[in-house]
Amino acid sequence: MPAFDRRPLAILLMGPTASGKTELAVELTERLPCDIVSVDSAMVYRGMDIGTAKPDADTLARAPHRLIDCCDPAEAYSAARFRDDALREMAAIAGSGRIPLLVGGTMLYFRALQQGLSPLPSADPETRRRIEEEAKRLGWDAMHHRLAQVDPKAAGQVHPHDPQRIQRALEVFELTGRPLSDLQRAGAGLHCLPYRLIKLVRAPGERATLHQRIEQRFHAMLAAGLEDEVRVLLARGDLTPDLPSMRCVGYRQVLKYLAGEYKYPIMVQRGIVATRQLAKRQLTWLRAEADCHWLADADGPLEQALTLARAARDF
RNA sequence: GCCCAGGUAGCUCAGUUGGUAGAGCAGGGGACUGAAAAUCCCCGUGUCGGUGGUUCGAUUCCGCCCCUGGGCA
Repeated sequence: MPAFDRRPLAILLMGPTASGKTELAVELTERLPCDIVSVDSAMVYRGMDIGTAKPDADTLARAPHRLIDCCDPAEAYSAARFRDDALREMAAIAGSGRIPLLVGGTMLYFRALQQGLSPLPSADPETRRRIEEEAKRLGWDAMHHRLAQVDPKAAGQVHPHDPQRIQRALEVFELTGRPLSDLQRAGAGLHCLPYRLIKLVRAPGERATLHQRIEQRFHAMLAAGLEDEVRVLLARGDLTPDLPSMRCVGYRQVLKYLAGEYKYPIMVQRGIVATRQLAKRQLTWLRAEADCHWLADADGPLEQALTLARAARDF
């Protein structure tokens, strides 16, 4: 740790879905000179409000969130786009003498922001379609086998049953003629974030509490009109179930219900289950995340967060 | 009351020609570089409804009892 660090402060507030991050962040903006940047791969999509638990208009008026509603649901957002967008927004906030407050649950985005991404080609729909078609004919095992020919290291790291990563590795090879594993190694450790970070985690101490909150919130979303929100999206005619936006938790299940694939109570159950599983994966990331301050729910998360943030600011 | 069919993991069920049992889902743990709310990997001891009997041995066969469906009265 350097004797002093002139980099501006930024606060990261992370946590699983339904843990009360947004509420806490909004309260923080009222007590500290900070502005919110959302770190959420679903809230980026316009027209997806209820199911992503996006803050409502009143809340947004009180505490503006950057990086929500910045992508059309027909497009695919990405970790790389997030990193660029977030760095831009953070610079604007810090430039005006305020503290960037990064809030969300998309842990890959937090990692990409902190550690950077290797210089890789972005997704190429044409290449992906070609790989997809071949996989359909030959099977993913054969595709994994092919990957082992061109990039044994990547093949060793990607499970033969993981189509998404096999596809990506083959895509990078086709686009660049170089193995993904080489490009990743070359880009390792090159990035240094120009901010001092204080990392806060908001998560209920008991898993059962989180499960309870998730269940209640899903019911509340349905009562608030999630079904109609999905109908409106569907009515556009260009949104297909394979899009990243339509694969989001809740949307996917309601889509299946509207397609007649699920009866109503099944859809509700599957939606709740999918949310629980999401929260579990988020917690796996969080446990592995270094240098975090876990805010205990007993003694006032807001006060703890303020104390930690002020100490860091005056450091 | 009688006749069927069931009672096996948190749930839905398979199975054991008698040697104490296994799938899917749920749940838990983990991985994670342009789809990440995605995509994957690993983890299964439970009075086999209760109680008697037959047997070296019963969750399995037999009797009785209890419970849940369905049918007949």
